[in-house]
Amino acid sequence: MDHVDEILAQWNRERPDLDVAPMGLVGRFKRISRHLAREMDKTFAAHGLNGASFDVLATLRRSGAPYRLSPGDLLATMTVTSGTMTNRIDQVEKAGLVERLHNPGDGRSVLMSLSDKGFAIVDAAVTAHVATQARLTSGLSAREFETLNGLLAKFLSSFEES
Amino acid sequence: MDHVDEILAQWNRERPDLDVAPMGLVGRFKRISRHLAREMDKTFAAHGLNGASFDVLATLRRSGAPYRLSPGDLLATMTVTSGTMTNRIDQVEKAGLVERLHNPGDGRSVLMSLSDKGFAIVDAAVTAHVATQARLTSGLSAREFETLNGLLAKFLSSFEES
DNA sequence: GTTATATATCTTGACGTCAAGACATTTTAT
DNA sequence: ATAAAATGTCTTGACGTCAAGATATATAAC
Repeated sequence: MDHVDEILAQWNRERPDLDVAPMGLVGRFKRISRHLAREMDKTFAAHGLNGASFDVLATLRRSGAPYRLSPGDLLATMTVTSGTMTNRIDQVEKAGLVERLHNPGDGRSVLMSLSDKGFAIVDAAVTAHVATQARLTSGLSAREFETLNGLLAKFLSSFEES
Repeated sequence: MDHVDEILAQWNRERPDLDVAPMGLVGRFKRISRHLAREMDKTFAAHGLNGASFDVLATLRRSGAPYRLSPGDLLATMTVTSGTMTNRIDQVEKAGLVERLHNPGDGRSVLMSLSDKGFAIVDAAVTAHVATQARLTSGLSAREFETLNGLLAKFLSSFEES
């Protein structure tokens, strides 16, 4: 009988006509996501970053040398709008972690380039980040982890299969 | 090989020292939550609400007659700060969906009371909301749904067990 | 009773996001 | 060649949230 179950019990009493099983699942999703985000933000903050700036730096880092991508490339991997992307880039550029370079192949476009400082910071941050995520998921057994991961993959595919 | 798998493959190539399995699970969580929130927001918008105002009205509604709770009561069921709560209440009060009443038992406190208009709107909204949630989770079989729900309950308890 | 502490709510200023649209450049169609 | 449509990025204004602290009332300690 967790917090979500109490909410469902209330709805059952007040609106017995509703099937609230999906609400329980969705509600747990929301609460877990919130816990995860809060904890991970602490790790980012310890490296002078937030979730948004980490996303940008990490995407550049994992793209491999020469660690350059356009805002459009970054957009394709994140579920945000172009205006949000501009703002995110402004932040990490202001901190000297990336540089905006002229794109010789397309005058409309720009290339974000990870600076040495940005590389060092994101490499340290991602190491700590992975450790945090391992801690946050340590409440599940190896078997539970695998089952959950498989179900999430299927659930996600119901939204993203093109 | 979904979007998250591609990210993990990149990290494996660039940082083979990291165990990114937890990152995959957390990443799927984040993406699914985002999809769910976006879709549910559309239902709320169809009733003139957003996720925040629906939360307030729904909490009052499911608390049962006389549909009155203090901001502190509402806070206890939502993972937000007191300032956020004040803002949420301001919004639904401005729309005439709730009323702030003097709390006779405690001069520091206030009672939120659901208006007739607020009752009608939240009752219609929650009916539609449950239908939306049923649709969003219809990609899972009954068995998968149950398994996932159980794992989420366990995962959530690792954060919220007091 | 008076003082100190705790509680309940609200205020302020900053931040990240979004939707809508502006602007320049590139591609396509004629 | 020229016009029309598409593309890539940025700008603007609004919104919801947060952290930190202000204010008023209630409770506890002495």
